[in-house]
Amino acid sequence: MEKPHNQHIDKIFKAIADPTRREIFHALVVASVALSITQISERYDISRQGVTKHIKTLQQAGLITINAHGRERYCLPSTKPLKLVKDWVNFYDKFWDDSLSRLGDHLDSQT
Amino acid sequence: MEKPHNQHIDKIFKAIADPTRREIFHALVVASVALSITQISERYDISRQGVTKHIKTLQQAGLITINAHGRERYCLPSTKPLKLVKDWVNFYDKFWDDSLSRLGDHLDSQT
DNA sequence: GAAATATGCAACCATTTAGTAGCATTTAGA
DNA sequence: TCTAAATGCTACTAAATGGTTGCATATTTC
Repeated sequence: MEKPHNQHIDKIFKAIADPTRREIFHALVVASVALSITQISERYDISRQGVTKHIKTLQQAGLITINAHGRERYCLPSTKPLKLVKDWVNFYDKFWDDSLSRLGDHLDSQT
Repeated sequence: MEKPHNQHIDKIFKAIADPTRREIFHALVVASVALSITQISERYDISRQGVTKHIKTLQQAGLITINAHGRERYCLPSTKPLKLVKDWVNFYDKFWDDSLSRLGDHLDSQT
């Protein structure tokens, strides 16, 4: 029913929906130094422009910030937006499967 | 790099990436009884077939199971797959933003 | 200053996606 | 039994997505 849904969380969920983006984000987090776009693209089979697009999506979700340094642009990850994902998931802790399956108890046949 | 990535978690992340699907899942979880596909579609502006597609995506992610009862098919949510999302998010607890921002400390200029 | 490097931007392409409508099938009910 | 309801299946469409290439621009470096 048309909840005025959160713009930001949509972008976060979208950003982490792609496995390549999750990989890039992961690589940035565990890296010991900031990585430039070229350095990131060297790690994957996709082109530099492909990486740039993913970076942009991650940036829009707030999952990375860009640190320009001369002609290079270093990507710094931010785990802060993941708090919203965590909150979203944690909401469902109250509903464990055993209780949910009782929702169908008034039905007799199953498939 | 070609990590042999987890098929299941990809489907889960994809399923929860869409705001409408998150709404449907949410509605199913908080509902006091199991809902049929028609009952679900009545709650949204999209068509029954549109809902059916979303249901299928959620089902493939393991986030709902179908409980057939006569000509009706009741949808039961399952929060179990969310454990994988939770684990994914929790991994990043070790990396708080304050520490991550130091990754760029060797750079002098910023934007 | 010239060449090489890092990047952005724009156009393009194939596939997927979210949504639709039409029709067939199964089940419930009068 | 005839009809209405719940659903599946099969196109179909428009838009988004993930990817590409080519070219322009800015910055280093020699």
